[in-house]
Amino acid sequence: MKPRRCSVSVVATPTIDDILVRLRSAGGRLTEPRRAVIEALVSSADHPTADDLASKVAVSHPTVHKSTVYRTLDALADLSIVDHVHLGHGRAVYHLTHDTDLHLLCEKCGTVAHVTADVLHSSRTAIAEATGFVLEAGHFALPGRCAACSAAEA
Amino acid sequence: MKPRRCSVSVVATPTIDDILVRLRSAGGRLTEPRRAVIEALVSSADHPTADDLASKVAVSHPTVHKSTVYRTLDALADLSIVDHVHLGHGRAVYHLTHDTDLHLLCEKCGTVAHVTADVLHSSRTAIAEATGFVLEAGHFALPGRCAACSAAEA
DNA sequence: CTACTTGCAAAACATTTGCATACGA
DNA sequence: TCGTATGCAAATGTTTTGCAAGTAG
Repeated sequence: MKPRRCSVSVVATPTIDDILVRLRSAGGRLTEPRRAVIEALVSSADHPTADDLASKVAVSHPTVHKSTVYRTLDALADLSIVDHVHLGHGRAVYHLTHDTDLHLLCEKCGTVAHVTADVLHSSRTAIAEATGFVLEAGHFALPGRCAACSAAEA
Repeated sequence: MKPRRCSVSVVATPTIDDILVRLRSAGGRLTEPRRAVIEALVSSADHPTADDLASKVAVSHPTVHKSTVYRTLDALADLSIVDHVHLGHGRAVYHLTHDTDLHLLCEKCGTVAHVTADVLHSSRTAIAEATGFVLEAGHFALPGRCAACSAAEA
């Protein structure tokens, strides 16, 4: 089951240089591999897996190793520049933190749809009242059936 | 709001034999390894990983292989007797399907709290209206901060 | 110069699978 | 007997890590 793109919200995307500056001011170094990873991430319409990013980077920078992609993503995650979302079964996709969408993963066809985070607002409140737990659903995909698969089953 | 510990809902737990009967009526065989896995699952207060179950089973049945645990869990999942929940980073925990709780995973301390699934009701409706997507959040843990960690941060 | 980064290979980790054997119904 | 189940080892797929060598600042 391969995650496919459904809809993408285009929000003000930080430029590659914006991100590099933030990296730099946190004591990191600006390297070509990192630039390439960030470029791949920023230019992705959909939400790529680490492997997707590695492939994308490999086009222009064939020597960049997959572990470097992981380490770069880690570094960016430490700076809260990127987040990752688990789609289950070990796969995670990465996206820029400014993306406030929730991810809806169809367990049947693998499509990933998006909704704005506020659809969970009332549930967040209910959960907080019941348990004090503060929901941060952005890091995970919410599973279910997309409209098409749901209709196909009924 | 006073933080309180979430209770695990104690619902009528199917007996090991109940489950074995369901397995058999589906054409499966009743074997010692399977009985041991089911026993380990039923007797778990918390939600064990496959590895936890394998260890538990190993106490009384040292020859039972981990792959048998996985295959048994698979067989039980096919019959909708068990479900698994991804806690991120590759680990999944298993529980009996009758457990309708949602799992709330604290990303800070790793605690798993529970709430009944209906706290998501209004969000399910909102998501369904917006996208047609039918949310089935039982298979995933919802991440966030537990009451204690949330309070510690504020 | 020095600390941060990289490529590479290998390890770690959770889960799955091929296959010959064992066993329940 | 016949078709499931099992143990084992080996494969899978993703992510992490130990190191020596490279490089940004």
